[in-house]
Amino acid sequence: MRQIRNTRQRQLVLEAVRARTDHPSADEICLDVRRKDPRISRGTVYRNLNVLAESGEIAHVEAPSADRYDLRAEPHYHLYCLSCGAVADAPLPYQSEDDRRVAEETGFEIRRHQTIFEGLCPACREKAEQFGQ
Amino acid sequence: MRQIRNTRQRQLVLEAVRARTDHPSADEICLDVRRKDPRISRGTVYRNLNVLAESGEIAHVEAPSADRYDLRAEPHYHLYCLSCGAVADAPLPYQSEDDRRVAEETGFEIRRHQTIFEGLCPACREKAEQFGQ
DNA sequence: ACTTCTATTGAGATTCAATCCTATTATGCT
DNA sequence: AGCATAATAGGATTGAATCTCAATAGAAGT
Repeated sequence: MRQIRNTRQRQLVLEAVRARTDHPSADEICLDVRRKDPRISRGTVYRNLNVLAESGEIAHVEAPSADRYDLRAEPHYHLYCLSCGAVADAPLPYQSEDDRRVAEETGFEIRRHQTIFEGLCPACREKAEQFGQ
Repeated sequence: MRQIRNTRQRQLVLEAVRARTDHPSADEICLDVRRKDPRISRGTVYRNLNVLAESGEIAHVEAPSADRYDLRAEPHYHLYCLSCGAVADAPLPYQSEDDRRVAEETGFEIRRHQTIFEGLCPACREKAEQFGQ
């Protein structure tokens, strides 16, 4: 089986994800990493985010426009603001029994499910109300 | 307020979505529509899928690699096969009380949530087992 | 039918996230 | 130190989705 090496670049990417709690996109992580070493290529950041998500050290969150990465590795749900694009954690427990039930009824082998609540964050809701909805 | 016109192209797109139960992507709908009228442009198909989803006549389903469209307009959950990319309806009721609870606890104004179960469909699960997992 | 208004279209250009390509580098093991 | 190969840099490429804008055609009124 394929060995995984511990490269300086991979460490920098992992540190960059762990330094943020706001669910950054790959490009945002790329900017952060390049502040420490401007020579790191975009492809390397994308590749390492995938490797780290695959190995369970971080979480990959699918979101509209651009996927996000999350220092919280255990499965949980997210909120997405349709206006400003912000992503936040949702205060609901992961329903793993749904995975079992769906697997049983459909014959799929379920790895997990992703849930994203779409709406307006408090700040954007306020702005929208000022302009008469 | 802006009026919505009933164009031939929009009708063709709506009919194309209603003619399928397998959650086609925008490009697949584009191919279907062009079988009836080859002069319809890709932009028109994408625009009309958005218009129809906005007005609640069809549903827009966010999925990895390409979004899908669904003749079932009421909110429900989906399955996604990580191997072949197929999308299917999930046999679970939509939990609208989750929207209320999350709104209350976060201050977000929630429009809806999307849930997608990721795994292997029965056909792909079988193929994977043949090659020793 | 004719006119007017403007939503919509067609065709191509553009955007942008994400992946791929390949010669070169550097990690982990012995 | 030497080897095998995983990983990188840099740039090219893909592909979904949106945008641009002159031209077209719904819809409502006359």
